Amino acid sequence: MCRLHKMLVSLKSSSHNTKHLDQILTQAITTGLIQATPTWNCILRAYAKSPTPIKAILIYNHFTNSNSIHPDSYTFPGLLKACTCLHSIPKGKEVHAHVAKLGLESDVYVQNALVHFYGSTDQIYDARLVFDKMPQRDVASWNSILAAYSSNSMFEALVLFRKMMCERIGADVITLVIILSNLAQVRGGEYGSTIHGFAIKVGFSCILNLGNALMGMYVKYKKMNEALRLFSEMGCRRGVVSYTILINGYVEIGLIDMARGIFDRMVEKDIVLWNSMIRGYVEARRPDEALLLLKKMDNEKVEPDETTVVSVLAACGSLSDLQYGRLVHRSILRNNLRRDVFVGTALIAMYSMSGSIEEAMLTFYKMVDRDVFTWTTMIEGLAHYGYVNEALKLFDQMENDGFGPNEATFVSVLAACRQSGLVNEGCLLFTKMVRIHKIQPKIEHFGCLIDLLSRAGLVDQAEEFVKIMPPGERLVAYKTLLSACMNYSKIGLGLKVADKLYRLGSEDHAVYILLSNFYALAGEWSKVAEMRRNMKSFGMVKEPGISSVEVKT
DNA sequence: TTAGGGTTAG
Repeated sequence: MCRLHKMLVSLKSSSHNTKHLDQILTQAITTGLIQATPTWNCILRAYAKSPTPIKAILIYNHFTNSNSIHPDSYTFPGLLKACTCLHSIPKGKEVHAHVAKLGLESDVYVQNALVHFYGSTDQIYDARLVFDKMPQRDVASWNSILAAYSSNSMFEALVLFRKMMCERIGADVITLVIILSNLAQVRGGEYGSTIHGFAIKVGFSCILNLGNALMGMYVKYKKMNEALRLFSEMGCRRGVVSYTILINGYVEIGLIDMARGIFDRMVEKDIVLWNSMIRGYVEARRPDEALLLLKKMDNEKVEPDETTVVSVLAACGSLSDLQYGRLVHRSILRNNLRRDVFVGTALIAMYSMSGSIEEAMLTFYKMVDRDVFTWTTMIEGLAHYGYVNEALKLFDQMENDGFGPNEATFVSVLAACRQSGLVNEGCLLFTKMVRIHKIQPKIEHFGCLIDLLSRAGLVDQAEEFVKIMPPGERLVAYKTLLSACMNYSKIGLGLKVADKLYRLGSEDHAVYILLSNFYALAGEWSKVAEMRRNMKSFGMVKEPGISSVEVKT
């Protein structure tokens, strides 16, 4: 009994792996101590924070169904945390009903947890409803509702923050971290300086977490000088998180070697720092250096995690290195890494990019959890290999399985239609995207559709789509349309399009060559001469085309 | 007991 008590006490201070928690649970059941609600709460809370929060819910279900334990106000914060981690909206609502049944509406901890649950599952309206009905609120209540708004609507969050100041609630470090972490949604950056000033005034600026949040804010605004100044001011207080933020900032602005310099100076590197640097090389299109860094990581006996392998697989894909990719796949299985949605999707992308659509499909069908990214990656892979009908079938299956396609999914299927000249299917998909899925078409969607219609000779229909495009993005569309007018000898429309294209004032030599060729076809020789003069006056020289083939021996 | 914080896929 005493040993179990010690174990329960230790649960409060640190997070535990599932195996350790399972042992504690078994012991609590065999000793009968589980019947005591505080013991039960303690175990439930530990599971909620563990890698398997589902067990917290299973324990709750089991004991409440058997009516052997009576939950109290200490039960629900942990339970709601598990619902939040699992993004389980129905379970969270069921728990809310249980809270109401027990009459815990005035418990500030339980109500805060409900606000947090609704806010973290994108149910802002419900979060606000709970918040507004609370008889008492503390700073955590305000922070929870602030966090709910800040990830969606920073403007609303700033209104609330102002209200918090007016009502003299008193912001704490967490309040400022919440505001800072999403502030970059607001253009300008004036608020950032104000909050920085406020943090100095109230004496929070020496707190490491706040320093990091301020650095993160400056990095997001691409104010690297400010971030660097803060980093220097933090002196010995700065930690590995501060280094990671700085590295990410340099990666973001394309100074990868600068990032590497900082990375090499850091003595105590953790896995996130390694991952940031490896990702940086992938982003900088230097995948071979990402793989070299993985080797260095291995030499230094640092175990890669799921995030590492996702980046490494992206590097393999961009190098079309199927052998290395397969090696990474085997190491994922061997090292028992979680085969989650990220890892599975990265494997599909790697196999598709490296020439093995079969292994990509095998991975796709073996996956237990898939999301919109997984489906999109597989659809894109199939379309890329010319399996257009299979790609479109998979798109239907995706919708039937209840996954809402996004912008990228529509780019993939529209590109597939373009590739096979499927005019009706392409038009239907475009309409579906706008009318049913309420997705605002972007230049990529218009590009696919206009190309599809143009290649089929339906230039008048294509022109209708160009008309609804934003004026600043029409250059490529006019080029496509004019080429089609040439191919199908649609001189009348071609003259109109050529005039619009010319008025855009592009300095791209391809535009003037196209215009010159079209006017020659139309017999407008004075215009041909004008285009040639333009090309000369801009000093345009056609760059020789280069193509290469990689031969594997 | 509650809130926030550096890395990951199209």
